[in-house]
Amino acid sequence: MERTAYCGNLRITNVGESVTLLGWIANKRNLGSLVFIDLRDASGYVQLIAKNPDILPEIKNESVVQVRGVVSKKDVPNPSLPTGEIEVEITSMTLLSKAALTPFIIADKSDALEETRLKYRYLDLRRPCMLHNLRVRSKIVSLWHRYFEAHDFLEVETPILNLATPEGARDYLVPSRLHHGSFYALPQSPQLWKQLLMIAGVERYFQVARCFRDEDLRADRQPEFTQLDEEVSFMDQEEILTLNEGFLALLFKEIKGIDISLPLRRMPYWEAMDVYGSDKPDTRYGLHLIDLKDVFAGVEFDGFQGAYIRGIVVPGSAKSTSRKAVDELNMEARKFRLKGVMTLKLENGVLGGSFAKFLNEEQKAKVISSLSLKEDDLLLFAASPDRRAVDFGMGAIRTLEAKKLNLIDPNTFDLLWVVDFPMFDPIPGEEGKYTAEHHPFTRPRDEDLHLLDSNPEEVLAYAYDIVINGYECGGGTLRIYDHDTQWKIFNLLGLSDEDVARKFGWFIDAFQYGVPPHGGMAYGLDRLVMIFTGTDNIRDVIAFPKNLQAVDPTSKAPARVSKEQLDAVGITLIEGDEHEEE
RNA sequence: GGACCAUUGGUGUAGCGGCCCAACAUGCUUCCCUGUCACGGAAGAGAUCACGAGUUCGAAUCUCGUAUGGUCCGCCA
Repeated sequence: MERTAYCGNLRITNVGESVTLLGWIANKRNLGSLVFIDLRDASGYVQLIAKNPDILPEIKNESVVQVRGVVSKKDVPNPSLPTGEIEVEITSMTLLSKAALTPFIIADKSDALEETRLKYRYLDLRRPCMLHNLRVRSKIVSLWHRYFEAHDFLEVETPILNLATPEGARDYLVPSRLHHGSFYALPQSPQLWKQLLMIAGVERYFQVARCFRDEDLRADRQPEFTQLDEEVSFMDQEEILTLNEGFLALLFKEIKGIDISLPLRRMPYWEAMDVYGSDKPDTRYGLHLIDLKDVFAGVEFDGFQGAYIRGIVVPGSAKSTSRKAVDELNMEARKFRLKGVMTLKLENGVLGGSFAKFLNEEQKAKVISSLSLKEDDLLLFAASPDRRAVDFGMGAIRTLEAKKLNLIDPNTFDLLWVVDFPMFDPIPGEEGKYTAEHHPFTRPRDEDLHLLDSNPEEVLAYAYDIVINGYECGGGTLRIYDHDTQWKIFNLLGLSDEDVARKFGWFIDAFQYGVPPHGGMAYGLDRLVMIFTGTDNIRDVIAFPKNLQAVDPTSKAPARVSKEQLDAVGITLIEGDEHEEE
C-alpha cells in the first residue's frame, strides 16, 4: 500500500514534505471547525490536523485510516512526544476499517484490569508500552544470536516431541496416534539433547528453546517459557562464566547503555543463603542476616535447642512496626516452615519486644552492645534446626522490610554469580534421601568427590546462577562426562540400576564412546525481558500468555476435544468426567 | 493440594446494615467551540452491585457455598 512515512519517525526536518501515513486513530480533539487527531502506528504517534473537517470520513477511535497530508511546524510544540514539534495537515483521509467501541482505552495509562486486557490481548498489545516490551524481547534474542554466532556457536533445533522423563517437573503429554497408549512429552528443557550434541562433536551449540512444565503458575512463571540455551565443550567453569559475562555486558550496553563492570562478583551459595536469606540475593540493599547464636548464648529458650538463629536489624523501625505489622511478618515466616518471627525493640533506651521477657538485664545489655543497637532499632529473628528454613524465612522478611523502607532503587542493576551450589538437597523428613539441587547431570567438584559416599550433603557442584536484582535469570553447570559417575549419581538420587538402564539407558550409553568435558547454561528469556523492561509480571513480556489457571485468556484453551479426535489416539475419558457435547 | 485477597454501568473505582431502584472518573451519544495535545463547555443514555442460599423489619454492605480472577506456600530435577 502507498505509505511514505511512519508516524513516530517524523521530525522538524520533514517540514514541507507531502506524506502518506497508515495507522490507527488513537484520539481526537474536535474544536468545531478545527480537528486534531492522534494517529498511531507501530513507530509511535503523530498529530494530524484537519482545518476543514468536512473532508474527514467518520472517525471512530481505533479505526484504521490512510492519510495524505503535509508536514508542518507546530506553533506550540509538545515536548512530551518525539514528534511534538510537527503535525501533519490532512489533505485527504480514507477509512480502511471502522472500529467498534473498544472495551478499554488504548493508551499506556490504561486503567483496565489485567483480566480484561488479556481477553482482548490484540488491543492490549496496541499500547506502545506493550509493543516496547516485545521490542526489548526481540532485541535480546537478536543480541543472543549476534554474540554466540561471533563465538562460533551453532544453532541446532532439538525435538519438541520427546520421551517423558521420570524426574523433575510434570510433563505435558502428547498422545501418539500411531502408537495407541504411548505418549510423547513436550521438552522441559533440551538438556539431554544438547549433551548428546557435545558427544556428537558439535562443541558449541546454542538455541532459542521453548520449554514446557506442567506445574502451578506464579507471577514470574508460565507453563511454556523460552530459554536461551547454550552448551560448550572443553571449557571450565571460569571460561563459561567469562563467555557469558561478555553476553551480559553486550545486553546492558545495547539495551540500557550501561557499562557493567567485569568480572561480576561470585558469591558462594551458602554465603548468599546465610547473609541474604536467598539463593538469588538482591544485593542492592543491606539488611544482612546476622548469626545470633553467640549473641543469645546462655539464653534459656526451648526454640534455641540445636537451632540456627538468624535475624536482621531494621534501623529506625521499632516504633513504626505495629502489632499488626508483626503479625504479617509472622504469616510470612510461617510460609517457610518457621514457627514465627521474634522481635526486640530498643525504645527509650529500654529493650522491649516479644522476646524481651526471655532475657535478663545482663543478656539485654549484651544484645544491645554486640549488635550496636541504636534507639528505635528493631531486631527481627527466627530460630529453627533447619538451616534453609531460617535462611529463606528471614530472607523473605528482609525483602518485605526493604520494600517497606523503600531501600530498593529501581534504576540500578545488580548482577552477580551464585556459585558452589550443593550437589544434593535433603528431602525434609526422609533421612538419607536427596534430590538434585540443580539436576542429576551436574558435575560434583573434583575436591568433593570423595564425600559422595560418606557425606553427600557436603558435596558442592560446578553450578552457577546469574542473579540480577534478586531474579534468577539463568543458570548452568558443568556436566558429568564419566559414565560411571553419572550412574552413581542416579543411584544416590534413589534410582536403581534397572531404573537407570530403563529410563536413561539411551542417554547414558553414549557416555561409553568418548565424551568431551562440557558444560553450559540457559537464560530465562522471559525473566531477562522483565529485568530490562522493569516489570514484575511475566505476562507483560509474553505476547499471548496463560493466566494463573494455565488457561489462554483469549482463546480459552485448553478445551475438550471431539470423540473422533480421542478415538484416533485411543483415549477414553474416565467415567464421571462429563464430556460436553460438541 | 493449601492460605489470603478481589468481583458494583463499556472501563476503572467509591460506598461496608436504612441516607443507595447506587456515587465519582473515564469512555459513549448529541450540541457548542480555530490551536488542542489527558482539549474545554452543556445536555443525555448506560448497573436486576459475579451467582446461589441464609441472617435481618431491612443486604451492594453480614454469614456460608459456588464460579471467575489475582498473590503466595507446596510444586517448579
